[in-house]
Amino acid sequence: MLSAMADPLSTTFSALADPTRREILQRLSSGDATVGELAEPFAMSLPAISKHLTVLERAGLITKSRDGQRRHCRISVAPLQDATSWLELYRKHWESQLDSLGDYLASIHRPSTEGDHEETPS
Amino acid sequence: MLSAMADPLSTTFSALADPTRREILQRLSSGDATVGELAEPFAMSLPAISKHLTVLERAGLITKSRDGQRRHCRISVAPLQDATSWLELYRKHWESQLDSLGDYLASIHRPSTEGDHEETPS
DNA sequence: ATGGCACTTAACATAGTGGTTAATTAACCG
DNA sequence: CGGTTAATTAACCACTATGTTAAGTGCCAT
Repeated sequence: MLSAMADPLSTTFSALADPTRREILQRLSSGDATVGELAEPFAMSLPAISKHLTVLERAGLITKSRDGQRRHCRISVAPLQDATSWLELYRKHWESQLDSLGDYLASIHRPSTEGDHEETPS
Repeated sequence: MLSAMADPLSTTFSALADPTRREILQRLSSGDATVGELAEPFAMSLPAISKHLTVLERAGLITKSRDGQRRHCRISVAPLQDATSWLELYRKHWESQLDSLGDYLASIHRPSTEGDHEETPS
């Protein structure tokens, strides 16, 4: 379970690549919760959730603190920030790809006139 | 290799969770390339790269087109956009967490004036 | 102290990942 | 045709991931 991934960005993306873990993060984004509370909505055993939380914790996406018998989980967003930074590198890119799509759609609607950039708003 | 993941966001994050694949995407962000060209910088067999490209293609992150013997690969950013959208949900969150950090750092510099907590910072 | 509650850890089954080498397909070239 | 180049597919390997059930840990209550 505990791989020696070493690469923080890979660890983050890998942790996010599971829908259960993403749901847990979304739940935590509206407030801290115990392990049991987090497990409740899922049709899955408690140990399974516990493992997911371990993955999230090792990825630095949550922190756990003990409170009597309970463990309180809190979201921790620094790795999400790094992941977003990496993805942001492509923002310019996809904006231009969407522009190209816009140009293409425009060329269908009013073709072959010349160097025209009429943005047909859908 | 070809799992039945079905969830597009999971597929995207999973594809991004490998440093080789992220490097390939970065390479493609500066222009299309053939499989051979993409493989060249890596100390890895061609089939391994081919598999990585299959993963990227199934995630919708690249498209391949045939040109004679060569396959040209092109980046395709729509899934990156979706991944970014998901992460953006936490932007407000991490901004407030960073604010909390700022407050905490401030409290170190000017301590014990009133409701002071005994936080020993590691 | 004993019993229940909230979790975690252990042991296990099954399947997926990421790499290898060898064989195969397909296009080009003499 | 036969040979070379470009890339994929096949067969295989070691390791990782995700789930299970059962047992263990530690806190709290009666």
